Amino acid sequence: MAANRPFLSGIPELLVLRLLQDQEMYGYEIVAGIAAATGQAVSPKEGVIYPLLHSLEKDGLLRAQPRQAEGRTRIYYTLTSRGVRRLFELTDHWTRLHGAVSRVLRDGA
Amino acid sequence: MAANRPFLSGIPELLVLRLLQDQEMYGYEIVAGIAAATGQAVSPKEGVIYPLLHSLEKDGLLRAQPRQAEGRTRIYYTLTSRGVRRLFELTDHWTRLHGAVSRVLRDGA
DNA sequence: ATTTGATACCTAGGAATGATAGGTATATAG
DNA sequence: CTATATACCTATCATTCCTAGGTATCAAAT
Repeated sequence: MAANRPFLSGIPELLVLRLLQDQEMYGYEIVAGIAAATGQAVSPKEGVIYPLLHSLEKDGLLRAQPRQAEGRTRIYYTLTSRGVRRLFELTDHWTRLHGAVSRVLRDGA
Repeated sequence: MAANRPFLSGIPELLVLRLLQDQEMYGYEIVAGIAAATGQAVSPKEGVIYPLLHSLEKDGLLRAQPRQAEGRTRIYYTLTSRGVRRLFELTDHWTRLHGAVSRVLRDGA
């Protein structure tokens, strides 16, 4: 159903969308970008990111543009408007989730 | 391996351990307790919690004590010392994860 | 020249987690 | 006496991610 995202595992998805909000990026760059941006706290490898990019593109959240750059064939991704909307939803979900969990950790039940 | 907990899906596990830090509880109570404590933001059902309790007990993180109370047969769970240690580890992991993700969401890469 | 390492893409297979959807039994309330 | 709440349980499935590869090109080092 893909509509159920009850506990937000989907941190790789969220971070991919967030990185692409600021600038177009290609897969290999995203892999390194997430690790760098999170100080290695989150570091999904290519085996996670590439399939994720494909599925996000299939769902119409990303647009893929193969291009030559620096003698390399790269596939640049950008957010579609649906991708932006999804980013907002996931960010919201993350905020509420993090608030609830952190409060329980601090104060108990 | 059970040692890999890269993105912390395991929020139900974390919350179960945290609730049991304050007081012994039984399964049915934990199900309701998590939903209440998180204001329904996280609400894993019995199909999640019971198998989780069994596996945590098997791993020596919880101790189970069947007992009669109010004309009911209940299985009360308490944290073992290993359970306490695990709670600290997961809490720490959660803190670092949440910090990294929130910062990226706010500031970008 | 050729081997190595970095870049850049990819997939297959499996483990772990949780969601769905049941089932059993007893006590209490209507 | 029947329905609801309590209290336990499991099987099956989908999703997500990890591991562990594989291919090809380019630059740098031997």
